[in-house]
Amino acid sequence: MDVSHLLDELNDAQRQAVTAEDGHLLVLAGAGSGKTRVLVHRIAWLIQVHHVSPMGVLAVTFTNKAAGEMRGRIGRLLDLRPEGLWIGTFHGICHRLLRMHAAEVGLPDTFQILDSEDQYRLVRRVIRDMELDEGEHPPRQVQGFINQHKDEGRRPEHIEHFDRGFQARQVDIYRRYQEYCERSGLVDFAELLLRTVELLRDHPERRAHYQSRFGHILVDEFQDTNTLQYALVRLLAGNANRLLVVGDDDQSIYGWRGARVENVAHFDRDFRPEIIRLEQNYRSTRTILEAANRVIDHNDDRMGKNLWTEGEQGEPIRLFAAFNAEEEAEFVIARIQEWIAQGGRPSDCAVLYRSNAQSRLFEQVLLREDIPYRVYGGLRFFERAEIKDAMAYLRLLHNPHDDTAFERVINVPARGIGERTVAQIRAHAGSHAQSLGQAATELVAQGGLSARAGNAVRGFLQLIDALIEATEAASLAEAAGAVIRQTELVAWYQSREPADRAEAREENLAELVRAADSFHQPFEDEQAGLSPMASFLSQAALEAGEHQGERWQDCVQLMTLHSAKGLEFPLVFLAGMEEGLFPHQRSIEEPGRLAEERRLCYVGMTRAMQCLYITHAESRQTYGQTNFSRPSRFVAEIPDSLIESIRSGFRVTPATGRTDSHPQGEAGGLSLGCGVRHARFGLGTVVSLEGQGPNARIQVNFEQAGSKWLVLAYANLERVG
DNA sequence: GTGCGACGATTTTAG
DNA sequence: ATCGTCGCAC
Repeated sequence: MDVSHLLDELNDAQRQAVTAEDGHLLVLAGAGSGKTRVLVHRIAWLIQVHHVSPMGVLAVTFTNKAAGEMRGRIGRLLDLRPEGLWIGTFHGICHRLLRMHAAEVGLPDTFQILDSEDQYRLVRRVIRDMELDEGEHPPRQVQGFINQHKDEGRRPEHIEHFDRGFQARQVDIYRRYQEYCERSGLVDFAELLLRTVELLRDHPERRAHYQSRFGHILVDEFQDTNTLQYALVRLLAGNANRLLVVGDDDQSIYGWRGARVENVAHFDRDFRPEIIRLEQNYRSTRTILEAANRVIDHNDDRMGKNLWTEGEQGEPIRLFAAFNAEEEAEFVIARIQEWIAQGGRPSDCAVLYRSNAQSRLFEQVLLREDIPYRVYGGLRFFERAEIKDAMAYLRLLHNPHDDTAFERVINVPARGIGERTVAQIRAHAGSHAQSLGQAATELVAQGGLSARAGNAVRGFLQLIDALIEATEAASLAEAAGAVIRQTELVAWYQSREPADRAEAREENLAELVRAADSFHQPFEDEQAGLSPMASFLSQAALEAGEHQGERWQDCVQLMTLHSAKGLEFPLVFLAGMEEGLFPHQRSIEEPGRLAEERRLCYVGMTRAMQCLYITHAESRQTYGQTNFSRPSRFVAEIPDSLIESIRSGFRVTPATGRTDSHPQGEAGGLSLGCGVRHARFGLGTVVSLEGQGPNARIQVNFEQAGSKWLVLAYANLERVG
């Protein structure tokens, strides 16, 4: 067979990775160096040249999008849909394994997946049940505690605690939460991984089976793996099979959610792979690449890698110092308008920022200028309240003992069932080892509730019964439609929300019916004996639905730097490049976190193909307060020769952030972080600046006297250090 | 049991 | 500023 098409378009390093014969491989793939291409061609090579059965190949990614893209590209390359090939996210693959082996790890066949919000509500429920103080144990924080430990593979009994108070209680909550999940057959995201690790760890015959089945395992974005994910990879990797992991330590930006870059080094230590570096970049101009390289060069402990390109020098990086955040937004949108006027597409433009709150000003200007845009992030389809409400009803139809769903909708729409009544039902369920549904039925039958509450609860139970009956033989879409109609959810939103909000919810519910209608049960789910409804519910949790049916074909793209990873755009704006914002204030103190911010900057810069603008504002409103800040240190890390400064009106700003560029007279040359001396309070540090001219005030944290607000004009501060 | 106003926190986020 | 949760008044 002619397989030249698998190698023709590859460079030497890529080809080396695709055709490697023996042993494990570690591919260090720089930004834009064609790593997906390597993965895809490698799989095709294995199948077509080595005649590896697709059943023997496992490819793991982090996002459904990446998995989908890989599957599509392999299909096109092989010109067929490779049956039996396992491509999926860590969670998707674990879900599949658990469905097949539920009994062996003590899960019911009907186990349900908890998404983050479900988990949050459940944690809060447990804390309340334990009558603990939610101030001392904020549900969010406890949820983080549980997930962190699970991500490290720790069950409650593995956690050391050093007191009989707070720490012991945290572990207690985790234990109670887990007991609840076990009883109700609920599995959170981390649990999907942990259970699978335990399945493979504790069942040698299962381990042996999958080790021999998957002769080839490929892992994408390896620098983002956490402890549990690496453990899973190691368990699946027997002696006979071959691992190919692709990663870039310079693009590790998820340390804060448990990712361990060290896994790349551990992999090297544990598997002694051949190391291949992909350093030729096919995306950006020489200027952009050089600038990004110089910035990331300020980090220590890199595995070492230097991206190069055969591409053009390109245009200089444009730096714009805006007077305030509004002017920054005006500037960015004006450049986008120019781009469009010259025939460019809006979708080629991306505005990247550090935190979501920054999107607002850009949206305002885009809206005013009537330019289509799309903001990434925010709630995804299956995370929206109305969708979760409707889905909770579907869950109840599927399994009337689903307590999480029961609690969510027993009083949605409001039907006069309050916290007291629910508590009674909960108590009854607890003492009779029943589900909430059973307990409610019994209480109503026994007249165990007040007349009013009893009637209300009866009404709810009758609604569920009626829905079950009405949807017995119905399709998914019909069931969803029946739920939306009979629960009168739309009227409920209309009665308590502004018309536009309610309308949006109504549209989303209609979209849910369409989503249910076009849902095709995956073949594996059918094989595993899942009902279409069970598949649909799992999929909704696992793939929260990256913007179901939204038209974003030709829109300006607004997103955080984190969500930009993996994407590329001809025209990129890095906005809000200010100390305190980026690097974020909370990351500045710790060297490790600062290095991660720098990698984030590197990720942002390397998104740009042709044109990169960097903008910062001298003042902006944060939490309703005006703050002044200096340009990000990362700007100063770019060589001057690659930068062209843009003048704003009559003001000329320095080429880089090295020089303080505050409006001199007004802030008196003082900026955040400056050391100052006050005649009475002594030495201190400027922590905040507010207002202008004679009204300008300054907040100083004095070493002795503590934090003070001073009117700049009278404070008579002397700058020191 | 429901609904409004006060109060406090507020980086990044896929599955 | 803005959003979500809590407490108190109907």
